[in-house]
This record gives sequence, structure tokens and C-alpha cells, in this order.
Amino acid sequence: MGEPSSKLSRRATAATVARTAKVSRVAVSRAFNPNASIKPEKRDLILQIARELNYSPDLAARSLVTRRSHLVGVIVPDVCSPWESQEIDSLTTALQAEGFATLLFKTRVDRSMNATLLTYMKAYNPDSIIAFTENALPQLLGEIFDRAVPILITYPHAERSTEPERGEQRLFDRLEVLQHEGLDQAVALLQGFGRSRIAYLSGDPHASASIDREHVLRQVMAARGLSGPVMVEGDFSYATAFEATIKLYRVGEGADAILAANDVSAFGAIDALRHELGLKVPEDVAVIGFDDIAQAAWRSYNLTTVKVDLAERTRALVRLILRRLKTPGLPSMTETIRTRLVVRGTVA
Amino acid sequence: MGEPSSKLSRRATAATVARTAKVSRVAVSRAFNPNASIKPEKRDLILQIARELNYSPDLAARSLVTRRSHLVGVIVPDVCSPWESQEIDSLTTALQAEGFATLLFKTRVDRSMNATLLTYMKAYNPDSIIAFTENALPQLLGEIFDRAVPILITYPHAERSTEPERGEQRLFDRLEVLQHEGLDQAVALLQGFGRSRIAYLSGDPHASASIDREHVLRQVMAARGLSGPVMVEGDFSYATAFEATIKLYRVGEGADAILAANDVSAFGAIDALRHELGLKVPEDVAVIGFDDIAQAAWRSYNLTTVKVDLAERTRALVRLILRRLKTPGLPSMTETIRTRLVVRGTVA
DNA sequence: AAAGAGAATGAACACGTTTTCACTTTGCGT
DNA sequence: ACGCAAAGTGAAAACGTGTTCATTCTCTTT
Repeated sequence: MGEPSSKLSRRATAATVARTAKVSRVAVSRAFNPNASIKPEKRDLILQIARELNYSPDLAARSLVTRRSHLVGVIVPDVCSPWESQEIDSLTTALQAEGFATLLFKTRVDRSMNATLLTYMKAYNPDSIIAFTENALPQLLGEIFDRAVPILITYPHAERSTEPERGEQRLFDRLEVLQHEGLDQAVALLQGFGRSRIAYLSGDPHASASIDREHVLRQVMAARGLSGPVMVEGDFSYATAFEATIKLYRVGEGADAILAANDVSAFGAIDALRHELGLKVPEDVAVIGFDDIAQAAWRSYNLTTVKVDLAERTRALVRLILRRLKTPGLPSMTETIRTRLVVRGTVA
Repeated sequence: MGEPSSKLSRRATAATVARTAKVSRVAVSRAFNPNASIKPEKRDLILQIARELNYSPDLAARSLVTRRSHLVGVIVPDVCSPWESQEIDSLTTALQAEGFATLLFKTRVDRSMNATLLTYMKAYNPDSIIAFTENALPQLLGEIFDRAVPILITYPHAERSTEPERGEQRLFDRLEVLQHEGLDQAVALLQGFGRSRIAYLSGDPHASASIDREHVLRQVMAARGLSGPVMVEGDFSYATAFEATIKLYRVGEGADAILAANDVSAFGAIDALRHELGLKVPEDVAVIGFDDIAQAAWRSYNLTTVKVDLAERTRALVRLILRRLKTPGLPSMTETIRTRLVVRGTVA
């Protein structure tokens, strides 16, 4: 119980353990390092005493010499949006299993603050960075972080913009979502039900992901002989989608199908249609979302949506990180994951 | 542009900056420490050169001597549940503003793993810990973490269980939600609409928070002359609430009002009533939730609910942390926040 | 039994910072 | 011009760990 305190009980250190176990301090270090050369019974003794003293090696001190902080910086604009929170949940669990802790940073609405935010983040020396981002953050990341720290870019709802990155000397790894397949299935389904006037409820129009999504959608629709989508400007949020949908039908010319940039937008559209415009979903207007968040299966919405497999996404992210950390010399890597349509009740 | 690299360009260190600026290494340290004594123009020079070299002090090294990691460990069972994700979002932003980064940990479903998880967490030396928890984690926390690291316990959906903590020597600070006021308003509203047979859709029945919630509810109902609630067992999740509600009306005796342990449960109940049981909300059954998450205002649900003010919660959490860090000697602190009913469309 | 290989050991150093402590410079009032 | 307090300065010592390197121990092999 009572600590063997010489000084007023500070945190137990390797020296404390060494003294108690009557071994050298180096031995303690070795006991905690799996592939160090130490006699097994000695290691057991040390680990036993360490447990009694509630000792575990200080990661800050260790990282100082190891150059590994076992921290992964996760940069995200909105923790509370359902898709991103589900992704963070999944990612954190996966990283924990690999021995990394996630350091969570939220980008500011005020973008001028992001530089100081990233500088701040850099001070923690993360082993790697995952940026879920829609905006121009990558360039900033490249400027602030050493070439030595791997950066993984992923757009939550789409693949990269077509424009090449500036600051190309910087190495980014990427996770991309191949939306073509899922969107094509979506358009095909709508077409099968005779819907010809399709509206695209966009995400934030400044986000390259949304622009790219629109591009792919146009492509898919053109290939199926449909005229380009009616554009409705949203920002991935429920409220904006709600208002935009109302405007589409009140002052605009309406549409017989809405394809939303993400599920939350689709919810906003559905609620506007049903509760404000008096239109029936799916009878009057068909709605399709994107992501397949847990709420999409809730009975009030029962949303037909383009699914991005979260587990697969997480596996890919972790795979990318581990590979990069193991062999830093590799050229830029890109993993892609596919999408597919999940048919529920908002198209008929 | 080109680094003044002697060795192959490593991360810039204080020594590098000192050499470039032709000052001592200590001066660099002082330049970054606001209340250190250094000539202003010297500081400016150093900061300027530091910026050019993209230098910022290594936090691991600093924390080694400062004994401040500027990390706050946040322990949470489910990042992806709406209430908790909204809270993490808000908290992360607030902590960032105070110069702390949030280290996110997710407790395992497999509880036997939590001990190793916490040991792992301890290695990062967080300045403080915030545990959002429903289960027996506090005791484990007390065992593993030094008395020196402050622990802040909060039950997301309620106040503490009535039982006194074991391991009482350990100092915990607490944030509690005074649910009495909000619940009383809720019951009063139901009573006003002549609802007498009220069901309580519980959270995880093993969670002390849920037990406590039930306790307060019974108290409130008794005070208003109502017989105790019909108990329905849930676990804070949509799916379980959905199933439990169906069972309540199919095999149980039903109720004319449902009070749910959180909003997500309320959504599950509403969807079961409307889409599976053919009952109308609020005409046939009134429903009241708890938390007031963003989704509660969505038109499909338009949920009447007991609001816990998130911004107020966050402010209280940060206040507790800062106060504890500033004056570690303080006795155990508890902050409380009030609740109030937000009336929307699920009671009429 | 001697030799040799391989494992085990501990002293010393390195990692990048802050802090302490003497010491030197500066600024100000008389 | 003088004295004296205050502000500024750098050498050295921490902080807690991993790693290198020369040395010692422990086996196996001939």
C-alpha cells in the first residue's frame, strides 16, 4: 500500500522500479521492450514490481529518444456530424488496437486560425496525420509539417478534386471514394422508376469534394441519356437542405427526384417535402442520399442511399498509416474504396 | 528556402534556431515563454527566425520538465452517439481555446480490456481526464492514475448514482445534471394533457445514471399523485428502444405516454409507434425525450424533450478543469447544471 | 577442459526542453 | 557621476527514457 516514497510520492519512474527490484535502470527499460535481450525471469520480476508500483514508461520521455509519439493527429471540421462521428469512433478503436492514441483537432470556422492551430498540433509530434477535409487545408499542412511526418488526406464524402495539388513536392497519401459505381446504380434506379427530372442537392459548393461529386453525377447522367441535374445548393447540413428544398419547389421548378450529397441533407430534403410542401416521398418525389449513416435505416426516413462501407474505410486508413510508417520511403499511395446503392424506401 | 542543414534536415530544434540567430539556446526558450525575462527586440528576432525555420518547441521535451502535457484525456464509450459526439465537438473546441489538445479514448465493450487501455492512456501523461461513463470505470481510474492527475467524472445523461463511491480516498470532480426540474416539467405537461399511464423507457439498466433517472422520475410522479411508471428496458439505443416499444404494446399493456432516457431512444419509440404499431404521436401516445440533441428539432420527430444545455455543460467542464489545474489542493468539486423542458410536437 | 559464440549486463550518452543560479548589463533617481 | 535595483544573460543541471558499446556471463562444441 504505502509507497516506498523517499520524496513526497511522485510518479514511479524506471529508477524507482530498478531500485526496488535491485536491478539496473537499463534492465527496466529492457523489460518493457519486447525484443530486448534480457533474461526471462528477470523481466518477469521487473514487470511484477512495476505492476505493484503502478509504473509504466513515460511516453513523452520515450518519444524523445524513439522519435515515435504513438499519436495520430485527426483533423476534422465537424465532430458532431453523424458520418464523421461514426468514422472517428471506428478509427479510434482501430488505432487503439494498433497502439496509437488519437489526438483530436477540430478545424476552425475562422480559417485564418488554422495555421496557428496546426502549428500547435505540430508541437505534439504526431507520428501521422489524418485530415478529413473539404477545403484548402492540405497545402497548409504541407507547409507546416516536416516532410518526415506522413499526412493522409481523405475527403469524407468523395474523392479528390481533379486539380493537381499545389506544393507537389509534399508527399500525401490518399483515401478516395469511388462514387461512380454507386451513383450510377442510383441514377439507374431512378430512371427505372421513370424519374427524369433529377435535382442534385450539393454539399458546400466551395468544397472540392462536392464539385467532384457533381462532375461524376453529370457524367453518369449523360451516359444514361439524361439531361444535367437541377442544381440545388446546400452545405451538407440538415437546415440548409431543408430551406433549399423548399425554395426548389416554391420558387424553382421542382424535380421528381432528389439526389443529396450526404444522408443528412437527404433527411432535410425529405422533411421539407413531407412536412412543409405536402409532397409524398417516394410517391411524388424520390430521394437518395449518400454515406449510409446509421440514421438512414431509421424508420422515419428509411433512406435509399449510396453506401460507403465504414469498416472498409477504416481498415484502408489504418493500412495506409501502418504501411507508410513501416517504410517511409514509399512513393505516394492511394487506396480507393467502392460504393454501392442500398435500396430502402425513398424510391418507388 | 534551403535549410541551413548540417545534418540531413532534421526537425529544427532550439539549438538550430539559437545558432542561426546567434543567441544562446536558453534565449530561444525564453522567447517562447511569455513571462520570461528577455529583451523584446531579441525575442522578436528569435521568433522571426523560428518562423523561417518552421520551429516550434517540442511538447514532449517540454512536458518532461514542465510536468504539463497540455493533453486532456477524454474517455467515452460511444463517440458516434449523437449526444456524445456533439459534446466531444463542443469540448474539443473549448479545450483548444485554452491550449489543450484532446486525447480521445474509447472504452471497450469488453470491459476486461479497460484496465490495459487505461494503463496505456496513463503513459501519455494527460494533465487531466474527463470520463463520460455509465459503468464502474471510476474505481478503475482511481486505481491506475496517480492522485496527482485530476479526474472529472460525468454521466452524460444524469447525475451520480446515490451510492457513495468506493475508493473514496481518490479525489474526483464531478459534473452533475439536475434532472429534477426538467423531469417535473415533463410530467406536469403530460398530466396537463390528461396522460396518466406513463412508461419510462430506460437506458442501460446497469448504468447508475439510468437507475438514478428512474429514481428521480418516481419521486416526481409520486409528488404529483401519479402511480409509478411502467418500466420498459432499453439501453439508450434506437434499435433496442424500437423493439422494446413494440413489445410494450403487443405483449404488454401499453401506455398513453412514453418518457425516454435519451432522445435517440425516443426516436426509436416514435418510429415503432408510427410505423410498426399504427399509433399516432402525439394523439394516441405522447413522447418525451432527454438531452435535446440537434436531431430532436428535425421535423420528422419534432421531439418534446428535456434539454441539457450543451454550451453550459462544456463551460462547466472546462471551468472545473482549469480551476483544478490552477489549485490542485482544492477539495472535491461538483458543478451542477439545470434542465428544462423544450416543448415541441410530440405531446398534445 | 578449453575455446568460442552468443546472450545478458550496466555505464555513459543522447533526446529537446525548462529552470535555477550566479553574473552582467541597463535604467533611473539623486 | 554615482549607486542601486531591476532586467537581462548564459552555463549547468535536471526531466525520464532508449540505445550504443565494451564487458561479463552462460552455455555448447570440439
